Amino acid sequence: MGRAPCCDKANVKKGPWSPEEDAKLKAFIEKHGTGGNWIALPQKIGLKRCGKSCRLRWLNYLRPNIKHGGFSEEEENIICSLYISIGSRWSIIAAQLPGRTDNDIKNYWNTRLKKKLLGRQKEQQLQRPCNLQQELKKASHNFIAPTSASQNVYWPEPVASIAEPYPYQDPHLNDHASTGKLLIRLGGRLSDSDQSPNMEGVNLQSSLDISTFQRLHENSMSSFNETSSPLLNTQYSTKGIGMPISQGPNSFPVEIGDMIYCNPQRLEVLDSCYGVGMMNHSNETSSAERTIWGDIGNSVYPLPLEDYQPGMLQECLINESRYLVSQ
DNA sequence: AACGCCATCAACCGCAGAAGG
DNA sequence: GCCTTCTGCGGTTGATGGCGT
Repeated sequence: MGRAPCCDKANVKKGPWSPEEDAKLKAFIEKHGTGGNWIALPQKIGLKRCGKSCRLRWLNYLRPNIKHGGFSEEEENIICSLYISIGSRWSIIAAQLPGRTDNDIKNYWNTRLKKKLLGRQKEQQLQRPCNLQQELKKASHNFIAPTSASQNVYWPEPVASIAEPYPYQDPHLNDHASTGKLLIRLGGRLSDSDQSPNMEGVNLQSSLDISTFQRLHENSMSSFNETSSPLLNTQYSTKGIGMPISQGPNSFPVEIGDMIYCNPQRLEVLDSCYGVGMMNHSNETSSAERTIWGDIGNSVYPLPLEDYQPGMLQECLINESRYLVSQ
């Protein structure tokens, strides 16, 4: 037996809202509030709408101070940066952009930003033989596939242990300015004007400055703490691949390296963001000479990708974060 | 002018988690 | 601790308008 429907589907109106419906809903909520019960709301007002539909209409359209259309470059950067760091959690991203709704951001991402990034990735693929994702796939191809009984063989012991404090915890990652720096390096290079060919040439004067990220980070932390640290825990810590997270109010919520490594979708975005700078090698470079990042790779990724053993690459990604923060 | 294609965005749907009994 | 109800979230769909042929 399935779940009972939230309303009588036969007697509710669907589709676009009329101005009259909008006016009724708006007037009622402004006068009485939602009463803490969206399901009962349409009946009170006399609207033939599902409660969920009323809620959505209010949150996405009728609510005061809603901004529509025209995302600024800074907003784009924030969206991209947060998408890279926390994935498609639109409500959290929306919390960082006053006046924007999760629905708006989601649509904007799906219809524009994603294409913009993928377009760039294609461009970059014309300039280099393979992308980061392919490199990592290749590297991970050498890994021994885990069985359910030997999961902890696949992942290095310290990382697999969720109960343990995160072994790669680095004080550098725990202050706002450093987090800001890191995010700028990860996500602040998304504007079209920034086409730095490699990491050494990265232009840090992106449109997103440290204070923006400090604010962002503080807001993120407050929203994580207020509403959804369990969400973070379940999302990243309990999926069985060893995703310890920093829990304190001054720490970054998720270890960048872990996320990048474990989520191909984010990897793809990150790869687009980093562009050719991420893969500073050419067709002529032998695999033995190859490191992930050229100059940076020499210190962060000392080995050719093929030579990385299980867990080593993940640690390198953490080192990468440290490297970026230290710059 | 008519048609088809595509991009955009509002709205819907189903699920997971929280809250309350 | 279990069950039910409600809320919030993220993925998806469908209506609409713009543009090219």
